[in-house]
Amino acid sequence: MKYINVVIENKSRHTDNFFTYSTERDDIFVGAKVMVPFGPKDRPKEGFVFEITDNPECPIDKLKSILEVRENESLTEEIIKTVVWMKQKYAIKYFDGVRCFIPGGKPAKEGKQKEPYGDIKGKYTPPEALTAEQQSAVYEIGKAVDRSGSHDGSRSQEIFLLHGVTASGKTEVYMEIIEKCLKQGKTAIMLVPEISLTGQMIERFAGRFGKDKIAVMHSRLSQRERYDEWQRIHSGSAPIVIGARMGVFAPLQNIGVIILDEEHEATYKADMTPKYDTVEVAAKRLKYYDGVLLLGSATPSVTSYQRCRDGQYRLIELKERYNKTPLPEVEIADMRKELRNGNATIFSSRLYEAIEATLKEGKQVILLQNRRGYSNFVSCRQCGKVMKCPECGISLTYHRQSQAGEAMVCHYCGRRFPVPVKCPECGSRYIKYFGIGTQQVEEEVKKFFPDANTARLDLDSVKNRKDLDRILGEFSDKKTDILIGTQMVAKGLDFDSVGVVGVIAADVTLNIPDYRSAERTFQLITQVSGRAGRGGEQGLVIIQTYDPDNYALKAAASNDYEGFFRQETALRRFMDYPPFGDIVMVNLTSENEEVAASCAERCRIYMENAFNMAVSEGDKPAADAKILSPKVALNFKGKDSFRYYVLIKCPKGERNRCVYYLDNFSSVLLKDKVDCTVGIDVNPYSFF
DNA sequence: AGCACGCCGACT
DNA sequence: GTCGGCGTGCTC
Repeated sequence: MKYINVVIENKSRHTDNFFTYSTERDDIFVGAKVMVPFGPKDRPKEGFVFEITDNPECPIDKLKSILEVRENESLTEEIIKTVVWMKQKYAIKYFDGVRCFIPGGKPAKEGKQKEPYGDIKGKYTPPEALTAEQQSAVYEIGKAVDRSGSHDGSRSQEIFLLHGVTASGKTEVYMEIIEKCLKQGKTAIMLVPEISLTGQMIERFAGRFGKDKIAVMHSRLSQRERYDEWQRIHSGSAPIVIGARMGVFAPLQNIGVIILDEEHEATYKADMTPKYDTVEVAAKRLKYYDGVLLLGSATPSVTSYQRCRDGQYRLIELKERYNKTPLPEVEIADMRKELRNGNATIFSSRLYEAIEATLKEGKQVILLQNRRGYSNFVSCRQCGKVMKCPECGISLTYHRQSQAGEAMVCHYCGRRFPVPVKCPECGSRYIKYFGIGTQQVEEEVKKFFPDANTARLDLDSVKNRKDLDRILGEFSDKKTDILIGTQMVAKGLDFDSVGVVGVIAADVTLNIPDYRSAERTFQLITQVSGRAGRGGEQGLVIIQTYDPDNYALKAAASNDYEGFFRQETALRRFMDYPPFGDIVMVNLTSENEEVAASCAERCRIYMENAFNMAVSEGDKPAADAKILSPKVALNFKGKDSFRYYVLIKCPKGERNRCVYYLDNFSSVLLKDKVDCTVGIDVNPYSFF
């Protein structure tokens, strides 16, 4: 007789624990999917085996026997270990973790399976000749792949950051590494930041490895496709998985490498529960197989680059462009000067001239106007001074409809400030809130360049995939002269006839109330610059700003990642922002506003005590955690419910402890039958 | 979360 | 008498 600890499919925290069953069967293993009788009516429920023991903790007479084992939907020991880790890392329920790894769809009843991307032909394309840089990258990473799978746990984990300028041929390196894995009988996961990018990656990989070796995983597959792909991976017939972030949960075994392309992209962090970080999950999974984690980017995240400095990651650089096209020339246009010279339009004279000349040459123009109406900040048009929170270091957000008239509010700590009438820096009275949108830019463009064909590319004009393809297609076919858009224009396809790229107001992204705003601006400008001047000719990029001395803009203009990194880390270190500390956001949601508010206050007190207690018990945290007072989440979209949040500025290395305390707090509310749910998000992307 | 048990009030 | 309200407590 064996006793097994099973996690049962459930939605509530009340039933989120092990239930012990007995069985005589010997085909039981950790990860097995089982059907078990549950509850007073012994309804069959699905569950997964987490542990097998000889002596159960629960009295034997209470134990029931399992009904059946479902081999073809079973998980592995590695996956179970990862789920247990996820539960404590993200304070989620066991089954929330399990749900990430199971097919989710329904099995096909009959008929042959439909392949997503069935139209892709698997015509073999041999590997391209590698440059010396690519070869040495493949050699270094390849050595780690050779050593992987030894499973002796004697080595520390191999994580590489491949820092390669745009068009340096990172994908070729990825394919070489994957080929090496396949030859050694290992499997591989290739992740891209957006679903729309999986298509071109599959096309390339299908040409190299054959499409029957490749499976796809992303959230836009149908139920049926999802199930079929899951089975192809699970059965071992597809050793390569290409996908968006959920691909990290592919039911592969013996994983040799997990690759995250464009690792700096925010989309790798899940915004819905479970709020996992793809890099963390990948690293955890690979530990079991002793596999290699490969992060690639032209503009690595500050966090990843710092980890290279700390010796946690190994840095590999690709400095030359594959096609040897020179990087574009980047100029910064000082909009304060324009104003002083009497130019109050949205175009600096330099950008106006450049657009005019480019159109005359029959070339195209891309204008970037970063997200509109997201938040308005207050700045001085004379000297460029932006009003920031002295405590949190982020830009203050202008609120017009606040109770006390207009005010500037810090979206981190909630402090309010009156809007100054005079600039505290230069005394100018020309200080006001900032904000223009893409429509306004398009109107201005039409006014100044009435003969040019313009198109807008933003969330308003693009409602579906078709719109996007049409707008990009028309631009590619040169039916459009000027393309105006949000960050969407920074990605997408490569155009070969773009003479100039203009950033209308870099200040907008620079002053999003978020500690990463400078990092994102640097990345965005570097990316959008890559759109200018392909096909051998050098392009021109003009960045308009009221803050021309800003370090992120200057570094982006001179393509100086190191310089940006140095200054950014100095600021982050000073403010204890990531990677030198973590911001933990606790969300308290309830149908009753008072309940949510009181729970938030209760949470603040609980956490203060928990950290203080640790100190008095000699378990001293690295530094003090700062627990900010609770705030209402404005514009909360949940219908009939209210959300309050508590921010905790958590010192480096204290994150897991903090999440642990919060999980305990959540249990306390559960025990007290308080109708309020606790959600935890570490370093969230939005603070609303 | 579900589901059953259980202990009160309004109905045939 | 008994049908049904939902407070309370358990699920291996």
